[in-house]
Amino acid sequence: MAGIRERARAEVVAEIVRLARVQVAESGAAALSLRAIARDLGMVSSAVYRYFASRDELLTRLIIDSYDRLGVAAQAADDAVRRRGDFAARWRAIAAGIRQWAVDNPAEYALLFGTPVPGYAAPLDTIGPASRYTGVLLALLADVQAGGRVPSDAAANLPQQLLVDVAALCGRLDLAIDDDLLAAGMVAWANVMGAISLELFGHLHNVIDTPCSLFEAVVVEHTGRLFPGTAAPIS
Amino acid sequence: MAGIRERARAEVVAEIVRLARVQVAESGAAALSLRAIARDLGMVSSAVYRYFASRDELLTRLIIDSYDRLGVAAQAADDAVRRRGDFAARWRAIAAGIRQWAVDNPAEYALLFGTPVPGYAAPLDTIGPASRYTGVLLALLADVQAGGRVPSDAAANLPQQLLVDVAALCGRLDLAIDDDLLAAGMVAWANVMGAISLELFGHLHNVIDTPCSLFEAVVVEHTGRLFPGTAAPIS
DNA sequence: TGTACATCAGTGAACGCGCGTTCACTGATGTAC
DNA sequence: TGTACATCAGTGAACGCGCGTTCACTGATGTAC
Repeated sequence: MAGIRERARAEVVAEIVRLARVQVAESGAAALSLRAIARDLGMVSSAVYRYFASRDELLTRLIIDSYDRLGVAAQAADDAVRRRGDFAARWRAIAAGIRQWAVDNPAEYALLFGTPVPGYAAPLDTIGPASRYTGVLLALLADVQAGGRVPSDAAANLPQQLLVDVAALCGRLDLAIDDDLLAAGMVAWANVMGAISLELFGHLHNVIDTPCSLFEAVVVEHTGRLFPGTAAPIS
Repeated sequence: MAGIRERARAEVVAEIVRLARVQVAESGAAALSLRAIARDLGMVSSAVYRYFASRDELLTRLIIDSYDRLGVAAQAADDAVRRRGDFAARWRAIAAGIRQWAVDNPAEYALLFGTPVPGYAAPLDTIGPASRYTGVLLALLADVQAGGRVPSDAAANLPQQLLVDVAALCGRLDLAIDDDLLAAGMVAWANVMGAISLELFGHLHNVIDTPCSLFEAVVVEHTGRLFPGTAAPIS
């Protein structure tokens, strides 16, 4: 029965994280306050230190959790596509899944992809979780590769240096993906994240009435490049 | 001689803004503090209120200034291209100019394009300056249009809704630019800003060794689309 | 099964800090006659 | 040209706030014999 105290502890930790996430959602990560959490929790402020050694440690936990949730959302979006061989559909689904998560959790998105929180340096623990959602995209590219893709002219116009960098990355992560495909995927990924950031950070206000249409344009644009032959316009 | 007091005043205002910008560069916008500025200025904290009614007013001023400086940088990059008819070159120059400004002034870039500062709502005064740098891009598109462009298939794959939104924007701003060209330009703009944000906010660390190569890939990608026939790969 | 001890969650007070903003004030600088 | 008055920059003290973090403590909960 060693578990009873442990379980209580886990519950409190979970509650702290939950309240912290609410606070981030309402006031932004910079305003995250251990004292406020203690108040919400009905505890005295120092009690929180039984569970987190510092504000930064809690912040790290939030970041890791958010990366995880984003990763789960991306994975779920991919998994929901029945025809696994329809790479274009999977690409669209993953991209849309990432955007939907961002729209549903704007403050968490900002925590991950917005201005770094002043005075906070992300520890190494965040690297693993951070690569979870990109892993979903890499898995897709690996499937494309394994499906015996026809080398296209995708890389024709890419800067030499990018191909060099991509080759290095390929080696580091031990990926079985052609350089040109990975490079094209990288550009696609960057563009997708960029469109989401513009939308969420308010830079499409008074510019585009339905921000998701810009997002779709970006996604479609890359569908043809990444999966030649399978591209089809979205309604 | 009504000017002597006014000039002194203008100088102090300029000094406050300068110190504020330094502070933003060093600690981020969220940490902007009137008291700290007063200290740097060798004044008592309340004295700053002779010049700015509140912290938010100073923040607004900083944002407006930064947008202005970005606009100037973009304009200068465009102006530096001798052959005005080489639209592709101008596009590359403007994009590179925006990125260079961002790289040189990361905190200011974050101020404009990062997470909105918590508790701060951008007043209407920022809308005008905000459109300055985009105006440079719009002017380029207008030149393309005036140059008698050949309607291309640029819009072939664009979502219907985006063309609708773009048409609305065209009407609002009274632009003489074809919908499909403007839409393609918008996507290009979004992608460029996205690539810059990813780079500056650290999401290319451990991914791409030379972030500017990804940026170049994005720029080149759109060169062909926006200016068919003139596209040429960058070294 | 019962007792002695160790663990640990939560308390309450305190330290030291910085912040935005207000307000009555002192002098110096300008302006009007 | 000289004087009376208005303007306004900067002072100093204060208000009220919230924050992260430490520390000695009290009890309740678990563990070992």
